[in-house]
Amino acid sequence: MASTRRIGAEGSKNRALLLDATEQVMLDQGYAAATSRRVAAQAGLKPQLVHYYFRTMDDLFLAVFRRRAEMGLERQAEALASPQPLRALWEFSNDASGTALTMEFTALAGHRKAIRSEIGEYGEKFRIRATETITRVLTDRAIDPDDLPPEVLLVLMTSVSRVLVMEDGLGMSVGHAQTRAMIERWLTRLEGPPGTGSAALEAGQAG
Amino acid sequence: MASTRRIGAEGSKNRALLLDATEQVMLDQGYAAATSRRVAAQAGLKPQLVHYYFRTMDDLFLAVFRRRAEMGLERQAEALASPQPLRALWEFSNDASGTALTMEFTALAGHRKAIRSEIGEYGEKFRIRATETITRVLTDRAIDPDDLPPEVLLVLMTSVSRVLVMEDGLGMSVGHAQTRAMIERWLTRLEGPPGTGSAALEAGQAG
DNA sequence: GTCTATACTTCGATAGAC
DNA sequence: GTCTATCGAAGTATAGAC
Repeated sequence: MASTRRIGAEGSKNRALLLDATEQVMLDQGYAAATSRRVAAQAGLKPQLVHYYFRTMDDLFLAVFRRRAEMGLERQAEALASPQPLRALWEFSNDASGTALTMEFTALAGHRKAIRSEIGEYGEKFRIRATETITRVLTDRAIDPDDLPPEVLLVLMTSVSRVLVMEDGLGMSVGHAQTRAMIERWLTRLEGPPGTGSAALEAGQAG
Repeated sequence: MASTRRIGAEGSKNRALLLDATEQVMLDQGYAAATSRRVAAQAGLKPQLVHYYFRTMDDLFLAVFRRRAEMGLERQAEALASPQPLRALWEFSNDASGTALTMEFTALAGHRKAIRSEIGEYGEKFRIRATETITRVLTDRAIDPDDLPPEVLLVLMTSVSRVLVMEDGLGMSVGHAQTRAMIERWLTRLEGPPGTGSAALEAGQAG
């Protein structure tokens, strides 16, 4: 049976401050630096408040992750509903801070079992939701799903964006610009040039 | 001026034990769990010995990384010299524990500046060394470097292998088998079926 | 509902014994 | 050349005051 200690209200302002502060510390110094003391300092609060709003540090990390996951699914839905879903998805997954946070959580999951399953489930949900739309795009373009299955396209896009963000953080750059240019060419082939709807694509290369 | 405290000999047996133990803890529980006490416990030694052989924890992590980096460059050289360098490179980068360690170090770099630059330099060196060989493979296959620059192929391969290993660890699987199959097809197109030299490729589709 | 005083654990690191 | 005794700082978490 868990402790019966009281927990701060969900709507509290300081609780939100702590969530923001945790994200910031994770981005600036990595998840391992997100200790109760440092998070509190970043939020301008006393360390003990962390344990008032979140019983354990795992609870805090989970709350941060869930807030981000919710936002992520919303932004994904917008991207999938846009005129150029692939391009929108690519731009979304290239959001540096979002991707960096995802990577921190992935690393964190390595030794926090409570968090691992939650991240895995979110990742699968995210990919499954996108598959339907990608399938439609490829079908419209008359791409044989045996040549390029939609799931593969998704794995490729997220893989490349993550590694580029990761390597940028390490000061690496060999092949980055060329890879981005190549993806840009693929996107244009599949959805037309940036900023156009699919109609432009039809007109541009009918027949 | 740094401390003048004495440091254990490089060839010492316990020093090597500590390096092994650190890798093991990083793989099992993540880099944040690699504390002096836990590393020592894994090695069956007293915690203070960590600080005898390595002045700071950063020194320890750097020593672990350098040992791995050296091994990595050697294995890369073998792969590049093999009859199917692309395939050998792909298999090498799919070594789960090696990739997992690389990811731990990447995460570690997020808040250890001394380590970040070293990892970045190694990554660039690794990629630059591979570029020459990949260029040759693509040229032999008459692939226009504008269609597929060698650096892009390298970024794609390392990106996918890393993310697949990462996601496997999270229990994710959507699109994995299909992606591996697709890479397998590309490798076969570029270097022939597994286990054959380039001669077989020439014979198989001459003209 | 909000926050503080405080207990207990673990950490990195050093000085000095063998 | 090798290892131990020990310290001060930092970590998580709880009980209880406002």
